[in-house]
Amino acid sequence: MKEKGISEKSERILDAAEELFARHGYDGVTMRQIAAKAAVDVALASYHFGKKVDLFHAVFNRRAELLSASRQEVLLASKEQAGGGTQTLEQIIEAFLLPLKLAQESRDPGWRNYLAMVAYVMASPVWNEVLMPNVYDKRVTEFIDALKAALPHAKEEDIHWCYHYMSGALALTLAQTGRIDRLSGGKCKSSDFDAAYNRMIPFVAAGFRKVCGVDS
Amino acid sequence: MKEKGISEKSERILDAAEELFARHGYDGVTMRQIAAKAAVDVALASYHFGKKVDLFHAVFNRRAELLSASRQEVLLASKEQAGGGTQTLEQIIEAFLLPLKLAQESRDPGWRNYLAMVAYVMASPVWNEVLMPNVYDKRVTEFIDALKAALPHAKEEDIHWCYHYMSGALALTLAQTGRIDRLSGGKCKSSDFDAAYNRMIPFVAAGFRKVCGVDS
DNA sequence: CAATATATTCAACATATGTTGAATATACAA
DNA sequence: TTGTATATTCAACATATGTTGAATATATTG
Repeated sequence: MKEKGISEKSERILDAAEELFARHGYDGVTMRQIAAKAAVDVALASYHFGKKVDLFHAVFNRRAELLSASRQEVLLASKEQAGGGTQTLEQIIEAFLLPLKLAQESRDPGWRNYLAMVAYVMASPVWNEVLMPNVYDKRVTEFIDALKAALPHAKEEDIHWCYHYMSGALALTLAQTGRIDRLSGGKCKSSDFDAAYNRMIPFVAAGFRKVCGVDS
Repeated sequence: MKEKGISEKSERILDAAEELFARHGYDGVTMRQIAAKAAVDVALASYHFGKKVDLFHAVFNRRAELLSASRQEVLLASKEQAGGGTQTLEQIIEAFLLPLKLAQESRDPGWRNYLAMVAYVMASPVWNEVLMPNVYDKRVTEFIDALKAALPHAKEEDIHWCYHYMSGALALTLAQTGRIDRLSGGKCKSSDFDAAYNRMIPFVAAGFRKVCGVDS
């Protein structure tokens, strides 16, 4: 179904769906729960977004372009800052992660929900291949190309596996499961994004260097 | 409801549920789908395992003790091998991961499904706190204690965050989403566990050293 | 064998679900 | 204001879902 024009209620529906999908996944949420959270009739969601699966896509895509644009921007700025020379691994990784951190720290809590939903999609064998290729995989390809430039002697498989590890660490961070709070006895908090990202960059960079060679 | 005695069909139900839960999550699977895959009447699943949520627990717990025992065994053997001295980071991490690798490489494909289901639970804000504490968190605590011994000057938060990254990398590996196959253009395969684990150990060890200090 | 417990199927229930068409309200253009 | 498109609600539908009780088969035991 074609998407109708926006309105205040249609955005409330997206927000509510975003929050619920992020926590319970696609099948764990009903149209009525979404409507209830948005304080809106059930039929309105169908009117605006069509089928449930289309609503899921709409929620996922709403912020995708915005985020992707921000990432490309930061990645380019990072390249320019390096002048003609190659960037360090840390610079590349930071450029990849920074927009996510900024989004998560945004005043709009919708961004946190959205990124938790992205984490759900990343970890799902079903949704992964449906939703990731459209917009996010392009940015990942650029990121991997930058890594190849910084690690010229690395084997491609090594780079891909290391990206896979980073992707997993990132997904679990975005998911905000609260497990680290429990395991650490409260010393660490899932919501402490500064802590998460400040350590993730050196952690991942060191891993890349070890596995892919120390060429940078 | 109390769990009834085992039978061939009751195990077929667990196997079918395992496979479906791993791929579609708890809410993405119906009792009828499970029964159909097990070639069994719907009512039989309820007869053996009670409510749907109890079946989910039964599937999760069936292999949990077995796996946990194997992990403790390997961890102890690794400690003994080190004599009185402290183990290297690589040894500790390998001991933590080896049983998972062996399970995934098992001839029984149920183990792969089970571990994908564990990955689903790990990444879920809802199931995570319900199912992980019972058996897995204890082993994680032991693992973290071994890390503390190997990194005596490390801050506890650093260790917990690094474990969190490793946990994410592991979860995405267990999930077998097929994303790395796509991104690498077929150069890497989600099903190639040797490749995944052989690189994960040095990757994670290097990350730990970088973030937690080089004391080992 | 008979008797009894266990396992399995059959049929049905109450409820929940996604979706739709008609009815009503609201915004907007003439 | 009137007329028209858009937005929103109401009511209902067909279907899917988890669960249960009765009926039947299979195994176990005396």
